[in-house]
Amino acid sequence: MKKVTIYEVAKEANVSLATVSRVINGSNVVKQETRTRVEEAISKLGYRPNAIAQGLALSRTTTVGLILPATSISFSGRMINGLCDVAKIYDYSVYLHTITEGVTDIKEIIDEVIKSRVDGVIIYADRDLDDSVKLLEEYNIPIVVMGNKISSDNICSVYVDYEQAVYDLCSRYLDKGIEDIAILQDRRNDVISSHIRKGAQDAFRDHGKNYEGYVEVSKDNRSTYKFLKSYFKTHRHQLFIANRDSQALAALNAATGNGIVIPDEMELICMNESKYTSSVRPEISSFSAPSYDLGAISMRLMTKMLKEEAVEEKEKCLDILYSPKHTTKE
Amino acid sequence: MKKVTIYEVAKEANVSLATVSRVINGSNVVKQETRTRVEEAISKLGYRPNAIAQGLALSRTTTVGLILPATSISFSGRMINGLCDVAKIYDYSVYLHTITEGVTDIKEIIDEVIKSRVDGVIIYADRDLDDSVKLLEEYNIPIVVMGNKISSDNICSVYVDYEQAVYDLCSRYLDKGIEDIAILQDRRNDVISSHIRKGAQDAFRDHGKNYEGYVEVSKDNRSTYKFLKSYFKTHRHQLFIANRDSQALAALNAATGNGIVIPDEMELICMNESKYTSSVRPEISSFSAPSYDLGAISMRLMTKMLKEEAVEEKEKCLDILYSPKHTTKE
DNA sequence: CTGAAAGCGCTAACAC
DNA sequence: GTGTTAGCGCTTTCAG
Repeated sequence: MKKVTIYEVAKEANVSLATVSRVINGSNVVKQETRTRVEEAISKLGYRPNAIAQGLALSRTTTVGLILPATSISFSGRMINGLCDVAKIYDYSVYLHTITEGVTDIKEIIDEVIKSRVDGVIIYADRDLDDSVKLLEEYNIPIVVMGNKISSDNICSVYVDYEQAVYDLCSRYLDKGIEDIAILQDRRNDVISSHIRKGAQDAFRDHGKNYEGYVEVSKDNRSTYKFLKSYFKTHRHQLFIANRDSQALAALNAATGNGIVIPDEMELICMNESKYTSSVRPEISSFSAPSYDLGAISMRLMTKMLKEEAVEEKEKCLDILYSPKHTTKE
Repeated sequence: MKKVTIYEVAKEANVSLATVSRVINGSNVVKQETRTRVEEAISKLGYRPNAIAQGLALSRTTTVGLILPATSISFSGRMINGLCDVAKIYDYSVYLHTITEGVTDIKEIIDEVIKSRVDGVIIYADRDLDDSVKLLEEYNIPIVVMGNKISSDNICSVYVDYEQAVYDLCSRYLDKGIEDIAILQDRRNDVISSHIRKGAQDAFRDHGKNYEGYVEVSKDNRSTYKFLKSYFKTHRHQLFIANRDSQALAALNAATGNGIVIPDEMELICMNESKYTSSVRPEISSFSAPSYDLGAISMRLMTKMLKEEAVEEKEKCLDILYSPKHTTKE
């Protein structure tokens, strides 16, 4: 099928191209009769407006750039779903850019994003992105940051308050007299990891104590499981908190493998529920964050910024829910 | 930062826009001295070519559309990584379109894809896509299908030969006299599911037998686990084959919950290894498909088609590897 | 080696 | 209501 242009449609319908343009853009000044004629010509010729030409003429592409760390894709599927579904509703397309550590430079990505003339950028912050965001901001383009709390003139953010969740959790345990609480670092997600740590620190501080239970995973450990397998040989805790499902699974296996009875001798909590946290035995007590909503709301926020509608809340916090399962007592 | 155009660069460098164009496109007819002057102007002004205008002028967007079933994203993360990494290397951008059952119509997606004037389309086939592909084909645009074997003038495909893998697997078991082999249907992936079934059927046929072990999951079952939990109350098998990791986990739990000892009373094999298949105890014997390569090779193939290079193999089959773990004997 | 000018397909004043 | 026309920012002949 040859690409048909607006001119050919105009000729076929015996009108000028302006009229065709009016029809495809839903202008209501066109006489019903001509409209019908044009619509017939369009479907007869199989005409599809060229979004590139439209983009050039309008200096608007109805396109947003989505920037994701490659490592995050495996656990952000639902988020992408939410984002795309909402994009679809508002007739936006999404450009996908992944950042692979070592392969892709964030600067290059931003370059691409600018060249592609997207109307806005949504970026998943698994680490400190202040510099990148600042770079983007210079181009005066709406930005939504997912996963961290940050805002300014052109920036909104949507995040999950892990810090508060952990604060509350630790407070509850401290109230019960349980003080040996370990938190496993998540190298894959600096931001969340440090929020979680902060929550614990604050809870301990408010109980007149100092928090010292942060477990750093040394960089040369290829697998968390291996690390924990030997860690649990020499360490015991009353409560062990992991961020991702796979880390919690690793903790469960490593602890059990070292003869630690869960939950009797050690309780285990995962900050991010997944189908896998409840596919193992014992099922892992977890917090569940609304991933789909994270994407959906981010995109919705973006559409608002693009339409210059008022955004009542520039830093949108999503609820996180705790579902005790079988790796905690009570 | 105001968007700077090629004109402003031209003025700054005291040349015509044609020369600027030549510089940014790496034409080698430009005198070194002028080139330097232009390059300085570019970096001084922070000029970034407008890909939209380029696209219009060239009728080429260096952009490909990626069409994915929403349900597949959670397990196709690595594939997306591979695809994006290769796209980056060849300077292509990728448009992401997800198909959400009930929400998005594939026809609409194709419409969008056509409007966006991508140079090519990569589509993940988790079900029969013949109609959609035919629709796309009419637009005379290169297509790469991932996950199914199909080709024609403008179509290449990259797939994993689950059929052969299961054929070999079943043959081995049949040779040992093990005939009660169940295969669990995967509603999420019709294509793979039917390939797997086909492989078993052929193996049985070649052993002079009829295959009847395909377990259909009725549509009203919200969770595979629930279904299997009651299934195993009345059914026993010597070997149980599941496609996705979560199905295998469900089978493991459901069987164990019903007192079936794995692997002694029933062996279990998963067709798609993941970190989760080896995060449970016992670790699940699995096949592993090269997901990253699936994406990478698909994109590589696309670049070849776009450059009209010869494609030696229009239907590229990827190897699948079997790693016995602890849910099988021997 | 460089510049002038036509066009890529469409939108949006501005006429009529 | 509809047509005419000037761009949107860039590439690419074609002259010089």
